[in-house]
Parts: sequence; structure tokens; C-alpha cells
Amino acid sequence: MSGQRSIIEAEKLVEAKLGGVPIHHERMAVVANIYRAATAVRQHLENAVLRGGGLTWTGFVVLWVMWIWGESESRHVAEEAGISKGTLTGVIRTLESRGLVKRTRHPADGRLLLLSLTGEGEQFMRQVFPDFNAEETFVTSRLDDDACRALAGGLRQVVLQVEEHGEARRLALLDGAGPVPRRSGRRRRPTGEAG
Amino acid sequence: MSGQRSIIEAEKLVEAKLGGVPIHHERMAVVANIYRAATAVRQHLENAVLRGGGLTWTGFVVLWVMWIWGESESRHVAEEAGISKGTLTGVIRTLESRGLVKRTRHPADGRLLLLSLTGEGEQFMRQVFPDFNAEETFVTSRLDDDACRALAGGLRQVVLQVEEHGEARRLALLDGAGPVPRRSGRRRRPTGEAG
DNA sequence: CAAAAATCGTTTGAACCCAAACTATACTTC
DNA sequence: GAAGTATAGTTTGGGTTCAAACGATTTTTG
Repeated sequence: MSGQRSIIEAEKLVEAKLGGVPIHHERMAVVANIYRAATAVRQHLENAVLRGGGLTWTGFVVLWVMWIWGESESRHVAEEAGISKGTLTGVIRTLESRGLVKRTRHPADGRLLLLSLTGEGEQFMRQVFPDFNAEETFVTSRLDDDACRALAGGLRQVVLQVEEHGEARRLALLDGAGPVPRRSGRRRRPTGEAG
Repeated sequence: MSGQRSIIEAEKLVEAKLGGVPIHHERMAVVANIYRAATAVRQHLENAVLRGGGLTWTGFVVLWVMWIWGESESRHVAEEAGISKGTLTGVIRTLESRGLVKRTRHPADGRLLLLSLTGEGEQFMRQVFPDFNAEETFVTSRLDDDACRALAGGLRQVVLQVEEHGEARRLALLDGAGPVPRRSGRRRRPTGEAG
């Protein structure tokens, strides 16, 4: 990736492209760099640590959540891992086939699904997490501890803003014009009524 | 997402899980928050701005790169957008079918593919980018301009570290033990030689 | 100038991704 | 307690994602 230089140049080009329209460049740079950093970090960790263990990033995150929180209801794992419940179904299927995860029915509420690590899953995390953290340390090694805390704090502000006010904002933006349906997604099963 | 609280609690639980093994918590928090913020920001922008235009995040980024840089060789667009060349092929197919992008053969080098926006694509970006930037401003609205610059700067350090030293690091980690093949991916076409 | 090496974009396969539709179970209300 | 409502996990469909394999083309080498 030549990538970084270009963000600064790009800002000038955007200015030229939009002339009068005022653009908030620092805000643009924050969002662009968040995404760039996320991609770079994920790719490094996948290739340096996870691939050897036959895991993807998402698989590892889900495993990590279960490792830290112990046996949990499926919906909490999805929320904590930051993926949709539909995605979790597939990820759990994969992890289960690798023997790292157990699925149990909730004894009291038949709708709920309990997830937990197998012994193999526990052992895997005890082995892999220190390596994972070593690479987290590598990717942040240009920053000292204070800079890391400041960086994490700034990012936390972004997350909190979206979590606390994002939904209201989206509703306000779309206003009357109801939510645009997704282009993809399941189709309603055709009823018997023909035109 | 209840998400944020848990990161602090999680650190304590990790401590307990790993006992003696020293974990760098600030580094863990940085990586976790980068990814959380990237997911939150992407989701907000997709739902607030892009879905109305029938675009995904990646589609928008690719469009943005072509808008800013003008007609470009395919490989440069992929690099600049931060996606693999294989992914770009599919994204371009989608954008082309929406009439936003043109594909041209390079006149001198038959291997190269030139990409550029159509008039419709140009118009789309002029309309949508201000809305996009308004949401970038929304998600960062808890930070003042200086904090934004500091945040972008910190993230840039992470990206640079991975870009400049990541590959060497990965090679050093795997050392003699050659690269682990991916679980997925194309299979070698079977040759006629049978066992 | 033909064989070999390099480079580009495309195809492939497994996995991931979301949201809407759907099924199953639980709770509410009359 | 049957009908209606709510909630949880699964399926579906269009799409994205990567890396390796691959075909087409260009450059390099002998």
C-alpha cells in the first residue's frame, strides 16, 4: 500500500472537486484513517497469527468473547462480537465443526441457545491469545502507553456517539421517507394470490 | 450495542484468565476500539447515506477513489481502496451494472484495465459526498478539531507501522515454517497423473 | 526471436456480512 | 386456553472478502 501520502493529496483534490461546498477535512481524515487502520490491523493479525490456527478474524473474535465471558446466550455473543445474529449462526457452525465450541439449549427458555468453549477451544485460546496480543503490541509500537490510551479514548468517543445517537440521527435523516429496503435479502414467500 | 463498558471489564477477566502471562492492555484496547469504531462508522454511513443510493461501503470507496484520482489503472484503484484485486473485479462489475463506472483497455499495454466514472457516476458523487461528509462530521462530533487531528495522527502511526514493517514481521514470525495455506481459495486444477 | 519470467485482471471456493423473511417458542390478553 | 404479540435463532439472497490458481499479455533472457 502506498496509501498514506495520498490521503493528504486527496483532501486537496476533494477541495477542487467541490469548490464552494465546505468539507470538514479533519473529520474525513478521521473516518478514512479509522477504516484504513482497521483493515491493516486485521490483515496483519490474520496473516501473522490466526491463519496458522485455521481461524478468521471474526471466528477469533467470537471465540474470544466466549472465552472471556464464559457460557453465554447466543444473542449476547453476537452483540459483544459486533456481528448480526444471522452471521453468528454461520460462524458458530464453522467453529463447531472445528470442535472449538459447544451449543446447548437453554433449560428454561426453549428459544435461547447457550454457547460455550470446548476444552479444545479453551486450550486454543490460552495458546493463541498471547501471540495475538504480541501482534497488537507490534502494530501499536510507534505509540507509547499514553498515546495508546489517548487513541483508545478518542475512538471510544466515536463509538459512543454512534451508539447513543446514531439511530435517532438515521431516523431524522430519512424522516418521513421510510427506510430504503436493502437490495439483497430474503424475498417474501409468494402467496397463492395471483394477479 | 452495550459494547463499551465491557472492554474495561474484559481486561480484568483476561488478567484472571491468563494469570502470570503479561498482557499489554492499552494495546489490546487500541486494536479493539479501532475495530469497533470502524464497524460502527461503516454501519452508520451505510444506513444513513449509502443505502439510499443503492451502494455498499466498498462500492462507495471505489467510486470515491475514481472520482478523486480520475481515470486510473485497476491495480491502483484496488490499492488505494484497500481491497484485493480479486474483490475489485466483482465491485466494478456491480458498479458497471449501475452505470456509474466505465472500463477501458489500456491502449499500449493489453494487460492493464483503465477505470473511470461515467457522467452519471460523477453526478452521483457530487450529490452524495456532501451528505457523506456530514455524517463523518456527526460521528466525530464529540471531538474538537484538534482532537480529530490527534486521532487521525495516532491511527496513521498504526497504519504506517503495519505498512512499513508488517511483511517483514510476518516473515520473521513464520520463519522457516512456510506460509500456511488458506483454508478457502481456488484449488489447483487436477493434472492427469493419478496415484 | 523463441523460451522463460513477470505482471495484470479474472475466476474460484470457503467464509463472512447484513437485513428481511421465516420458524419455533414464550408471554399476554381476553 | 385460544388468539395475538413478542422474542430468539435460522434461512435466504445479493454481495463482499481474500488468496491461490489461472489465462492473457508483456518484458526479459539466452
